[in-house]
Amino acid sequence: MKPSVVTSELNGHFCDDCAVRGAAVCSSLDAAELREFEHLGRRVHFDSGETVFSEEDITTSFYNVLEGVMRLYKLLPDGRRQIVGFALPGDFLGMNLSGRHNFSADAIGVVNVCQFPKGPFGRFIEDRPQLLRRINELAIRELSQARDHMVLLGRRSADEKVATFLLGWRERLVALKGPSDMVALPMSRQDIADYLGLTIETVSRTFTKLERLGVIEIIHGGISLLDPARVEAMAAA
Amino acid sequence: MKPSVVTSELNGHFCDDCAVRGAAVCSSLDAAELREFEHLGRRVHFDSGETVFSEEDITTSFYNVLEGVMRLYKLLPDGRRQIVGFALPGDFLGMNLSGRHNFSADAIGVVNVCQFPKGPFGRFIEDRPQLLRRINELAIRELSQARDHMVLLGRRSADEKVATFLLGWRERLVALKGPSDMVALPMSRQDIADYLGLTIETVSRTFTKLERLGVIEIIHGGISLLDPARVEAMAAA
DNA sequence: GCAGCCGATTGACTCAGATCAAATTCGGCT
DNA sequence: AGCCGAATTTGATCTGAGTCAATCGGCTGC
Repeated sequence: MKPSVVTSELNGHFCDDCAVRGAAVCSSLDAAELREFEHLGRRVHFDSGETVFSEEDITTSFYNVLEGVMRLYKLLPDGRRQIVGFALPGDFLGMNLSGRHNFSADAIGVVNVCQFPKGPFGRFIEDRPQLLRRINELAIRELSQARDHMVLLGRRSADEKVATFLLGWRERLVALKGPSDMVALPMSRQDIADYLGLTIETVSRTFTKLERLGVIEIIHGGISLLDPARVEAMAAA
Repeated sequence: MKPSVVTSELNGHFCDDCAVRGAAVCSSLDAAELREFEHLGRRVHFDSGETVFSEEDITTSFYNVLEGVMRLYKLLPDGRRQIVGFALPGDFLGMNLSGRHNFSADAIGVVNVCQFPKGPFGRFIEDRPQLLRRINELAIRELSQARDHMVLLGRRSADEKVATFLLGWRERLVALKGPSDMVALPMSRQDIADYLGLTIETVSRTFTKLERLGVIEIIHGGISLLDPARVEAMAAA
């Protein structure tokens, strides 16, 4: 929760050894551009639970997630929370029209980001349409995911929501770390509940139910997918 | 539902008299560009209920809504439907990464669109970053709206959903046609239900309840907002 | 080792909204 | 005007998920 931000001293330079260089916005830049680009940003570290930015904050930077997981959420005045997504390495955050963030983001576990001040980044984009195109692609991809999530929130049962979440989350981890039936769940049950539009109790009960059915095993810090096909069947209509 | 498309004979030309020229993607083009641009697209008319494009269809065109209202929706295999948005004049449809539409769109009442074949449109964008920037803006705006809608779907009660919908819809009509407390609702109760993640019965009951409370009046083809402040109070937490 | 905490699980009960089932209203069309 | 079909409203009942309330279990710090 505290805004204490530790800035790495081996700063900006060395996109070379950046884990997400190929995947993130940077993938649209050639070697020379990358060299210039790396001077714009700097690596910033966040500890578990720290807030990277808050809804309604004036946008001062864009962020490229390098490492770790973040929850992105919106709060209603009375405290109800909806998590609108989880950010993983390669995700790009901070785009908006209003000049203010339209959701909050905080670190789930340790997080490293590449932070770009809005002004210089905006100027860098100006004459690099391929970077703009890349950002546009990311926005369109997110839009598509957002629409899928609307279907889940509006029209799916609790069982379907949980099953869909497990498969979707696994998919993202697979893309990042390679195939595995072990699905790490760094976020809390409350986070999952707020992502799926459920309560923590319902999420917990559904996990237990899936385990009793023998389709998953609940392990520390995640689950093991014992019967992916059955989970897929539950996720579908 | 039928794909019969009537093409206006006074074709492509005359963006001049286009109602949405200032608002839509076109707003990023100067007079000369607009002249070139208008040859790319053509006006296409759809009757009430006709499908403009379907989810999973290969994207062949982009669309700029000129007139009328469209429902944008996704279906689950068993027929459950989630409306992910309503398109109004000035809205731009068809952006995607997969080469396929990721939702279906059909006309609610008569609709006119400006249709651009994907290929020529893509080529036209190539060397016009300001058009790309405009499209990016539209995508980011939609993304923000999508996130707001996730909060509504995941965390709001039926009363709050309906109240929020009425205010949001009014806002869009105001932006389009100027202020009024008459809120035209061209979509059916079923459409509203599928947009809000409710059933038609719940929507109907909530309308009736609002009317009995004296905050709206249900009139033919819409409602009259008698007490906007009270509705806003219901919409907030 | 164990006391205290915090997140997760489990159980009992409730309730908002869904479901099922009629009316009723509102067109359009002879 | 009068009839038909679709959309909407209303009513009665049901139920999936929420709420409230204990535990449980694993870690932390003493």
